[in-house]
Amino acid sequence: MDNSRITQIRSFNRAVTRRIGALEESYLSRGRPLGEARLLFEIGPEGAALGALRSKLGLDSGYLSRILRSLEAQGLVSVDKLDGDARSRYATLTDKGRVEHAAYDALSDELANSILEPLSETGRDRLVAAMADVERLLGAASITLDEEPADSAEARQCLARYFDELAQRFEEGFDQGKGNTTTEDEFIPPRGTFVIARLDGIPVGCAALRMMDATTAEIKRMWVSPSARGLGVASRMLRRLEAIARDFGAETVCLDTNRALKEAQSLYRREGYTEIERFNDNPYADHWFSKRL
Amino acid sequence: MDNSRITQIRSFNRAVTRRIGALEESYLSRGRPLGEARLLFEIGPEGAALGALRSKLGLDSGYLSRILRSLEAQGLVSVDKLDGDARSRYATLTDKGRVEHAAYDALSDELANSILEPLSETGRDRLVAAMADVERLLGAASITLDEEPADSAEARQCLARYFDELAQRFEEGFDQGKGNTTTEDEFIPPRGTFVIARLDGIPVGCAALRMMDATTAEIKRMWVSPSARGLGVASRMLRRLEAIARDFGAETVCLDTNRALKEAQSLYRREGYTEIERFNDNPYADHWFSKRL
DNA sequence: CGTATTACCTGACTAAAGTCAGGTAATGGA
DNA sequence: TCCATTACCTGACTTTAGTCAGGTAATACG
Repeated sequence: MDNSRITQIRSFNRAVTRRIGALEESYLSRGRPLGEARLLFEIGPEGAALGALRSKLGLDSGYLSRILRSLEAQGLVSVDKLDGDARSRYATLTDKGRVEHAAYDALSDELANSILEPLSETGRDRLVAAMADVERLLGAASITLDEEPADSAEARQCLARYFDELAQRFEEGFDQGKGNTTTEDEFIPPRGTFVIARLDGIPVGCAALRMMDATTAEIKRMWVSPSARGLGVASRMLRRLEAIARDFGAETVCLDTNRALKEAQSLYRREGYTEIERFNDNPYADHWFSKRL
Repeated sequence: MDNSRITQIRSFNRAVTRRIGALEESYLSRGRPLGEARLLFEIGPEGAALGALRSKLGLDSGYLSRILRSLEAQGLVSVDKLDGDARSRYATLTDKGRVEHAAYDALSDELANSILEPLSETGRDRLVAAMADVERLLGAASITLDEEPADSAEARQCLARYFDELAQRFEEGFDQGKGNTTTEDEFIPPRGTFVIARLDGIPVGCAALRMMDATTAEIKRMWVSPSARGLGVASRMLRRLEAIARDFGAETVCLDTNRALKEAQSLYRREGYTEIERFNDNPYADHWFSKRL
């Protein structure tokens, strides 16, 4: 463990908890229990499916039902059948509910403003920038990596977005039939593996590994969603795959890349890969790298 | 209001609330209500006076009493008379209580560590630095300024620390009798005023204003505690005093300062003061400034 | 010295938050 | 077609959190 950093994080938690408490208190000022206020807020002007509300707020189905009945009784919300599945229901704000929602919204704005207000112009800039950093990095910290079959629905989804991006970025375009010298079933243990990176459960990146021979692994399909770039996801996936390759008995990892993917090349160099001679006939590859494990 | 900044603050709040929620859940994992856990934690290895606990956690006296009885029943805490005032009582952890406390402490550490762990070394550095910034600036945002009598206990305390600092920093030392051309009763409305800056209720700075004649105000006793420097407290106090001076009918504000107080001089210049000729015979003054309101 | 105040305790209460075991209607799949 | 599953609802319940009105002993103050 890393003591001074942990101390800083804990002290940050305490400082921020107080602010959050202030927000909750201001929410209570409208004379409604926090649970109802939160639900009203979460339904929002667009409305929301009950299932979505339940999972987002982590509510028991019976409990949600009861709070909704109370909001309905107050004339703030109406719950109707959703066309499609007649079991599902959809909550919408009434006009009165929209007014209440706007009031809660204003309270949040006010609190945020009360934080900015006493600060100087430069203080405000620094605070907002630091908050953005914290948020970004907390997000990065909650990205998880999971090994899973390369033919799962989400894996396919990642791969589709990966190939889309190749088609956009390669000067020469990208034809999947021509470029794919490898089939997805090579990414299944023990011949290889497939890793998906997720942020709050939704996929934001993937990477694949296959054993070329007993002591050589190849990394392919390395992709990070634009929304998650700059958070170190790629290097985490790379290291994870290297560790797995080691377990598979690999002594060397190699990979190829297109000249258009500059940031990938600098990532590989940063992670200790060195450029080598062409080792395959991938028509889209311009650079070949390898690293001894 | 400042829209994009407010949006950033609100989004930060949401992101951080989730983390805090995770901490509270981990606290619940020890099978004890959050209220008891918090109290146990707050008592700490050193123990704590009941009054201090009540004010720190914002608990009703009856409620506190009940939670303490429950912790006593679990054998975690003992409450004894404090020597001195036989009405006050003091809570201490038993050996078993200390073990529990350490367990909660470990949970907090674990959560902090789980945030750091997935990040790269530079990511960790950036996160911790950004958290420190946010914490600092949130602190700055909660500094309040109050006008109050210059002879209150806390005002005297500020002034004592101010004079101490002068004695330390002036090359020629500082003798209060010689330096004080002004008495504290000149800082009472409508002849003048006295402002105290507080962070969480404790004084961290002061500044005084007195009217020299009907249209000229003088600023004196400008001091910021070392712990609160760099947060813009001085310029906030300065602006507040200028606004009050305006209300008093002042058209010009002037002040003097010693050559050793470099940061004060640059503050005055930054705030629009220009250096003028000597206007008093303060033996410790080396520079004189004024500003038209 | 008597009285007001303080520091804490007790008992009686309420509201909010959440859990659990069924129950109903719609839907999907064999 | 039948049966398991899903999406939601209802009623009965518990725990947690918190408030309020007294009450007691110690202390401060005029």
